[in-house]
Amino acid sequence: MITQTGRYAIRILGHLAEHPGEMLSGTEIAAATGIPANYLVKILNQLRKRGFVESQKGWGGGFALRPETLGVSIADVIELFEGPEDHTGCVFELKECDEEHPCPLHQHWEKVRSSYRVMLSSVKIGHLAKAAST
Amino acid sequence: MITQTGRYAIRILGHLAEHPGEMLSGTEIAAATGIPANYLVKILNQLRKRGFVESQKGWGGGFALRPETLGVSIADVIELFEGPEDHTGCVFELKECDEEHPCPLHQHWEKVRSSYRVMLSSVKIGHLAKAAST
DNA sequence: ATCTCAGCGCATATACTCATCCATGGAGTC
DNA sequence: GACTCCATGGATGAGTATATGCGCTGAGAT
Repeated sequence: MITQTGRYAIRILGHLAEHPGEMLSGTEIAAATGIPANYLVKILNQLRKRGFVESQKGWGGGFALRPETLGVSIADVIELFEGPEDHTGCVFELKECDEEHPCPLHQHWEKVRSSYRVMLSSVKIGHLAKAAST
Repeated sequence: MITQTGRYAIRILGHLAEHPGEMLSGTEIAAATGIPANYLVKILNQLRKRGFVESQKGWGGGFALRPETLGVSIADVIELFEGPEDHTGCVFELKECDEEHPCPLHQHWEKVRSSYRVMLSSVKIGHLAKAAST
């Protein structure tokens, strides 16, 4: 349903959101989230280049969530790792499947696709922090 | 969302459903569905072992849908290639995410998951043939 | 200045899906 | 029985996602 790297990214951002303003080292985040340390840094680097997190080198360095990222949707994060989803056309590539001549799966699939996109775009990183604070 | 092999399998069975009782060779099916011939045969062999199709060797041989398969759901086919889905637990593996303490994504995800499963289990192979006959 | 901590970048290893190739053997034709 | 058609099965290769390793660089501590 969603790639492993994407799930990692969400978990990382969720964890950072629980510690606003704090600089957390990669090692700390890895221990807290259970994500392989080496791989985690790669993901964090992408998140940094995209502007979702900021980093600090050297002694006492680490990663921290940029305040604006609290308003970023899950969809935006996923897109960074999986590219834009072009869910055009029939998933099963059945013959003559379009709006006018939908295949038996068409409307079912549209429903799934719709609720999926709603989920990804309506939930923001900021919301993830609430879960742990309660 | 779904694996390529699984999609192939659906297309193959859908094609066979359009030609009830006929023996179609692997080459024919490959040409009709656009699936790589070599790979297609592999998939058909799995479908045969599972009992969804029957095969005939030698001259004039090929594959045909077994009548009972018309009542088989998409979910059953997918499961053959991707194994049973154990969608237990939080997709993002966020902390403390269960029925009592759902994470912010939990209910959204449940909705998606639900409509997805409804789609897979409610649509049968027999339904796929209708699409092409119209 | 030197040392150490920790992010940064590149190369590499592993696993899995997808796809292809080739040898085998059964089934019908001649 | 010889030949052709075509499914069967094993081995192999390409591509991608995932994961690891190592050297480099920047920043503070001493």
